[in-house]
Amino acid sequence: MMCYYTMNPKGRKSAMVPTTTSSVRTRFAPSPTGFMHVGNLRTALYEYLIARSLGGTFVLRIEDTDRGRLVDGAVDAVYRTLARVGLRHDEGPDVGGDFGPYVQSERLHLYRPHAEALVAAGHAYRCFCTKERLESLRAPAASAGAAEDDGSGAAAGAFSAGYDRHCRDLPAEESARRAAAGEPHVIRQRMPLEGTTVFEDAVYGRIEVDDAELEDQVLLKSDGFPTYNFANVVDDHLMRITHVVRGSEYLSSTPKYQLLYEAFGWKPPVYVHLPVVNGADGKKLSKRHGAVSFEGLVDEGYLPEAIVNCIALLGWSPGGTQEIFTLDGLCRAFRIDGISRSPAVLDYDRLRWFNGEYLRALAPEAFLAVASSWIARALPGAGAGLDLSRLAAALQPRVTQLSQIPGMVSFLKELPDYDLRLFANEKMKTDPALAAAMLGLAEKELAGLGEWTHDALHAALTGLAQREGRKNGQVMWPVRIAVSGTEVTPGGAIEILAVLGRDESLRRIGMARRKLADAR
RNA sequence: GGCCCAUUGGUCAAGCGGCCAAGACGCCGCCCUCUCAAGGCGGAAACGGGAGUUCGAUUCUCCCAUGGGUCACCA
Repeated sequence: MMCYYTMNPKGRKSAMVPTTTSSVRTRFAPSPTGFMHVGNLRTALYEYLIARSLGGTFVLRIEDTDRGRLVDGAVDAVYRTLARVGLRHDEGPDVGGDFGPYVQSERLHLYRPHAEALVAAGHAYRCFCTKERLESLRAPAASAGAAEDDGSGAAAGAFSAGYDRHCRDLPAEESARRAAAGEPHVIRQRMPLEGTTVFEDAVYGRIEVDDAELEDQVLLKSDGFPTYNFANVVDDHLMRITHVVRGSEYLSSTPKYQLLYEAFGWKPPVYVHLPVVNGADGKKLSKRHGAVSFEGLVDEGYLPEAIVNCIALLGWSPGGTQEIFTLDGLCRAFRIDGISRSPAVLDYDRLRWFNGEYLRALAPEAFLAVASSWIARALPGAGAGLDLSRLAAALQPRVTQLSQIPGMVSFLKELPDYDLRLFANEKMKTDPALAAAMLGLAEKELAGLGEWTHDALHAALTGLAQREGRKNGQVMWPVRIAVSGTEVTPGGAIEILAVLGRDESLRRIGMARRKLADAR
């Protein structure tokens, strides 16, 4: 298999990106601790796109090593979301594959031997420190910053340097003896005390850190479960992952990964760190910015396709001016060097625009299918006798978020108690007096109408305007107000008459006439 | 606080030493029009600051400022 390297052009100090076309493997490795955040979804999307754009394989792995944070149903949400947006994984817990199992809790037997191998090689050691002792190490800093909540700037107080490497130099025999005696312990990585560790990121370029900065991190917890950092390295290697794609919050722990790969003598993967997605205030995207889970967004009336399109362009650019991309289109256009390094903000206005584009691109039947449940919310009882497809047609070009629908159609169910001043409109050149006159004529005209169809209604009303020497608007406006009681409606007078049907339309026009007459 | 990263219009962003600094969302105006949308046309709106390097910096280097990330037996 051929493997060549490209110098990426963004001035990123020679990020080496292997571009083999046959062996690329990426994985999405969520931990089932809740709903699927759009940030995670975007990570999954990029992992998928990198694999697909390079002819590679996309793997799903569940990282459930924190048994304290497991949330029921979280794994299902992952499956549902991936399926709903079309990110099909080639290997995973549900579809199998040659490198399983794909759930970390089923791989427990793998981690201890790897950790012990590191101990034997001197790259790791057993630590028998109690939780209490570790906490006491942190105590001074903790008390200083304890009162601080999330916002309002940096917590006062210094941060401790972390673990003091108390057990780092325990004699090997003592360590082995205490472990054999069943004394609880963790296994820690033995970091170099001096020197620098360097790694290459495909997005951020070359990054260098002092080894002295690195803590002797825990690899294997006392409960026998691996930590995320350790399991990740072991599994990524065993699963032949070539591109480790994840949020940039992992950038600062990547040197530890690098050292782990080196300790094992394994070839490090290509690191692809992604800029984070923030809310409008530049802070981490959270509920107070609006829905942030994929399913929450769907519940608010956004189409999965629109969500994917929108977030694909958050932190990545195809370079050209195209905005609308299908998943396949993204696979074709995606390039790692189009990923940017600065954080992006999810703009709901923009999401809404994408959504409108997708909504309008839908076939009329497809739009009716997605809109009907929203219509039903405002018009229970299937909108009794209303022409739903006609209504949907009026809605389609006007809706950018499905949740807008109930508010737009509620007047159909019940005529609002409107103000007669609505009949006055300067631009339409109408006022209550003219409206009363036109409504009288329109009522007669419509009552005698043979067929209650869009075309017939249109012919009748425009004919009326012509005969009376009026502008169309001088007839249409009063009629529309009369049958809707609403200043702004989806569709004009004709559409609403058609949707409402003859009886209800005439009833409403009659009511308007009486209202107008009473007011005189 | 240490370390790491970032900084082009309000937002997403192109830009790879020489441009009157693309495009999109949003906003404003006009057209179309039976309201509102959709559509068409047009407009306002940006290189955080300071030193260098260079004939020439949005682009390269350094410093500062600001923002973010990270310092767990969480991922």
